[in-house]
Amino acid sequence: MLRTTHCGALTLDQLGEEVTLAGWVQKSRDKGFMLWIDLRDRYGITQIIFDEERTPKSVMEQAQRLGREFVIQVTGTVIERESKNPNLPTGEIEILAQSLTLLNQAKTPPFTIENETDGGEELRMQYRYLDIRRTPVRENLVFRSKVSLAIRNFLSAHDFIDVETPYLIKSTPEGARDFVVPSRMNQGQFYALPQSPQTFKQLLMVGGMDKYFQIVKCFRDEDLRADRQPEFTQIDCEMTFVEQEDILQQFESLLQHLLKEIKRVEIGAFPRMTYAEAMAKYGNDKPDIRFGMEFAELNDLAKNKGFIVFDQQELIVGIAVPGAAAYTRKQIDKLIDWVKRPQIGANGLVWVKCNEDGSYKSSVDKFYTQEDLAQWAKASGANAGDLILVMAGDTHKTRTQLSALRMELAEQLGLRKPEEFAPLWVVDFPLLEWDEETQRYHAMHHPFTAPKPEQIDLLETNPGAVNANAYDLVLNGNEIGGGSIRIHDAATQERMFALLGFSPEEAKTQFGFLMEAFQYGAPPHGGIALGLDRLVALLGGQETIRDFIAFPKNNSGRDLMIDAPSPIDTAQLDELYLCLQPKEE
RNA sequence: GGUCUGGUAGUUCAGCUGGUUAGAAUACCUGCCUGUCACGCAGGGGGUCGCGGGUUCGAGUCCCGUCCAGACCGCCA
Repeated sequence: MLRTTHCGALTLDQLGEEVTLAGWVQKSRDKGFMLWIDLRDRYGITQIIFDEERTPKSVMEQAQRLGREFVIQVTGTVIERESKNPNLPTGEIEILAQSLTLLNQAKTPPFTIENETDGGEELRMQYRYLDIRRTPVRENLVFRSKVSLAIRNFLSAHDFIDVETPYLIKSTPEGARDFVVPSRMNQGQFYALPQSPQTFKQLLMVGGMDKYFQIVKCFRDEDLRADRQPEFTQIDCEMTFVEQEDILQQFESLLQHLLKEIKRVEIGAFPRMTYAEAMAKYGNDKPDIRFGMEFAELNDLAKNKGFIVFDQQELIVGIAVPGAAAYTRKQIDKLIDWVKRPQIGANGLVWVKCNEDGSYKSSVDKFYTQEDLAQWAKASGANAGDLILVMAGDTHKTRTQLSALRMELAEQLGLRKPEEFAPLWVVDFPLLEWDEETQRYHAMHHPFTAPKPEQIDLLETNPGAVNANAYDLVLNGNEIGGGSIRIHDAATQERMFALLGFSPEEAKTQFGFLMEAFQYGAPPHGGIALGLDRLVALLGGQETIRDFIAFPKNNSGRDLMIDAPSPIDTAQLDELYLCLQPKEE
């Protein structure tokens, strides 16, 4: 061993002991007669002291030449500090150095290895191994390990079996774009990396595994966001002989367990909301319910009062912003500009100030009486001092726009408190979604999702009206999981594929193995997949998943550290029967 | 595919309406300093202003193109 203990361990209890520590030079403070080094390892920081009277001269001189991030081994005696540092767990002691070994030198790092680094994101990703030396990043990874272990322990204790499924599988046209891997041994053919182990876990249920889980990488070749990576980790689960209620119960208790174990927060039964209700009340299928500002539909109260802009609209909907009646004209104009940006795309915003004296001042005073506005206030739950903001237009679009505004305001008003946790289930998702572009239905969840049994006959007559036994687990405005009861008979699965525009041949080519399996006594089953990266980030009080991934990719899907993706040489291309051609315009 | 924002010292940034030798902080180097812990003090080195073109007597600054980065929309069953 190169050390007898680590840098976070020593206190006054070890006074007088001779110890050997190894670590990185965080910082040195040279006062000439005396020199201190903050020695850092994963466990903490311990101050080493070199002193012209008590340290051998050669050791002192050697210490004076040490730079930041040099790797050293120090042997010395634990002594009590003359001036203590209460901010450090080891702040009462220091090590009086007797000998020093330089284990490795270091170039000056491109950014400071401190809690508040001066490094920008790009640089930190390029030198991720240096970023990981920083306490906040290291703690995030330790935190992730802790959450992951708690999940494994919980699921194992509930009889779930961890089964690995293959990464080299088959590309399918449904859903996200696949990452594709050429096969050398099978000329002109390709594997795809799994977007999820969906079909495999269903086959495990056919295979009688009963309860399966896997903490597994999934891959999707789509554009990225702050909370989206091309490869990400799912807690993938499936259960046999269950109904929707069983799965909700099981995974509600998992999240309750995690919140209790990790965050010491006890949360009772999670609220449940249908998809339709979530859309009507929050304009969003993953509502953040830590704060109010619920939607109030004002069609009956706002139409036919002479304000022509509203009369033609499909939906008029408002929210009450707490305490915002004091907003200046300038602040309100800024909000109006915000919703008019192309990203939101609203035409405008009507506002009503609910004054403290019970009167109302609005941008539409010409058209509405004080009584009208009082009705709006009542409908939206606005109190004196609140500001009502109203948008109108096409139902779906307007709800989406107002939802974006609601989230932005909550952010501005500090209502999205990171240490407050508000989970809920969103249930009864529509089975299908109409896609304007391709002029056909596609599965809202995935094509293996079971329709509500009582609606199954609507599949051919009114497919858009069919709901699914599908559910999302939502935490603080983020979808952290989703699942469904699956189809387990070949006939229904065939009907589903037909509805999605697969010819029987295509269905057979793509998913023949599944249809085949369903003919050999497939049991009723269902499951869920939780996004581990997002869950860990949220439990850690953040929304950026990159800080909880050891080696993340940037916005364009690049790993800046190893510089991937990268070209491959022609020999390698030849071996794979690949030929690159410039794209024709 | 689209919208927006940014790219200036190792790093994080400032640089106004185009005008002398492009600045600050920090990091780095040298010296000093009898208890530092964001140590302090004095001095020093450090720049293809992303790249290409244009306008102009003159461009870090204005225009066009391009590359890179970030946020968002589309997309993400």
